[in-house]
Amino acid sequence: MSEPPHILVVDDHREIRDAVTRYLEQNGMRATSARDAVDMDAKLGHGQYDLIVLDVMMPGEDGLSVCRRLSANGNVPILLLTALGEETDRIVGLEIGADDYLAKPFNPRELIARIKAILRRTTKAEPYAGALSGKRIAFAHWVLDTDTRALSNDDGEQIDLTSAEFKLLTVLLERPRFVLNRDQLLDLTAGRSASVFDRTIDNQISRLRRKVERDPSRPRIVTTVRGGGYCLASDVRELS
Amino acid sequence: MSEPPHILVVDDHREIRDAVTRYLEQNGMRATSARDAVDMDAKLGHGQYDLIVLDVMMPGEDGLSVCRRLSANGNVPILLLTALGEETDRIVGLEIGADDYLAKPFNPRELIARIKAILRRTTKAEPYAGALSGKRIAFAHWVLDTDTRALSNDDGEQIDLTSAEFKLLTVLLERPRFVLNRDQLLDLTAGRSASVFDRTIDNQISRLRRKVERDPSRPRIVTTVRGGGYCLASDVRELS
DNA sequence: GATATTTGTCACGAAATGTAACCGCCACCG
DNA sequence: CGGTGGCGGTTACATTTCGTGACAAATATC
Repeated sequence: MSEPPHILVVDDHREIRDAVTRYLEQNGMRATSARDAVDMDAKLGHGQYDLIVLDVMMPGEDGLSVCRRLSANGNVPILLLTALGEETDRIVGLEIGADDYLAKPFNPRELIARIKAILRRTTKAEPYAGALSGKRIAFAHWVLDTDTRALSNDDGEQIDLTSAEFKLLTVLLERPRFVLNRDQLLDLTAGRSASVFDRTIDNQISRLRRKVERDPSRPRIVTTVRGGGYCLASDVRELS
Repeated sequence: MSEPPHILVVDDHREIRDAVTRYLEQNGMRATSARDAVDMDAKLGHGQYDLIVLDVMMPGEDGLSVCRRLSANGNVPILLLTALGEETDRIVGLEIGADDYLAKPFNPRELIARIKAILRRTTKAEPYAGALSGKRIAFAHWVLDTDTRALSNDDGEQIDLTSAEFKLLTVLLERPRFVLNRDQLLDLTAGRSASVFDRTIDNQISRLRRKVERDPSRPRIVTTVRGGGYCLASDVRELS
């Protein structure tokens, strides 16, 4: 849920492709469609997918063959759409490594349920604060508690950071004195890539400075590198 | 679940019976099989079972009939295996009192997942605690007794948790510092899959915080990860 | 200096989250 | 068998957070 899962729908029938992709998107997922195995391979080459919904009966290379091929090397889970609920399909399917089956015609809600079930099995929970998880980090005049996301300073002041601010600060603290450009920062904090006029990071930096800097108009801790990005200009120590 | 759950598999096909029982045993459960309704009744008379996996299509008394009969008096949960992916079978099955259904051909892993989900739902009287069963868990300023579901702190305060609160807390305690999204939490606590606008977990978190946090408006133990889910931000120790 | 480019921040709105309030369900009790 | 009370889901609304565009300020380029 941190990132909406990206599903690749492979089916030669246009109506089915469209219906499925639309339904997936209505349920908070990203969906891309491919009309056959060749198209699928092309799409797989470009992007990262969390799951493939694959029709068994297709012209050209059929679903079972594709499934065998993909499960041999890759690790993208596969949900097979079988036209018939036949035992033979199941046996074959099991051997070639599909993660689940759904017999057509199927209930859209059931499709969603099964996709979510597979994703739950295959996606693990991520540690929250990366390498700094559970530690207390000292920098400049601050101490950051990575558990509570609270900053405290020598005066006993305590300030809460929001999720985005904390993430950004953590990313910077893991790489002190390193210049990170906006693209890298956006990727590391939010996992997305920046469009040309994206002011997101600028804003986050601005908000972070407002909380962290003694004088936000004259930043000493998070400094700007013009044409380059931002940089944590301070020593960093792990406390415990 | 200190004892491995005992499953009764009822199916007239020998291969399926054997495959399923073997698979269940590989996953840490005890499994017994019966070939038909008569055999099943005999087995039920002898032992105690936590769940019945029941095929719909059988010679003699069929699965739906058996299901109706069992759910009328008994309280053993039932997982129906429907031979066809037909909507009618499923609807009827659930109305008759089955706890879940699975269309053949099915994925063995999914069978396990559904069985576990049902067991989670039905064994609520048990001190549900997964890996933490029977232990006392220390975190933040609390100690959780997984037998009595009571929280006590250093001041000698004692607070009772409801079963939903307890499950949620337990699930979080088993994965400290990991971000769990609402889908995962709902699956792990209730065995359900979240619909898009499901606010159940938010509410449970809110209620849990009211009992656990020093200042519920500034949560320090169960923290929110915006766009991600929730996270137990504290060290966790097993006491005994 | 004049101009172009880059950065800082404001303000607004959409989306995510917190929580009070409500209601149905179920176990318990007389 | 009808209360009764607690639990937990759902809904609705308040609040917070964060992305976006606009525009000012700062810096670079000539």
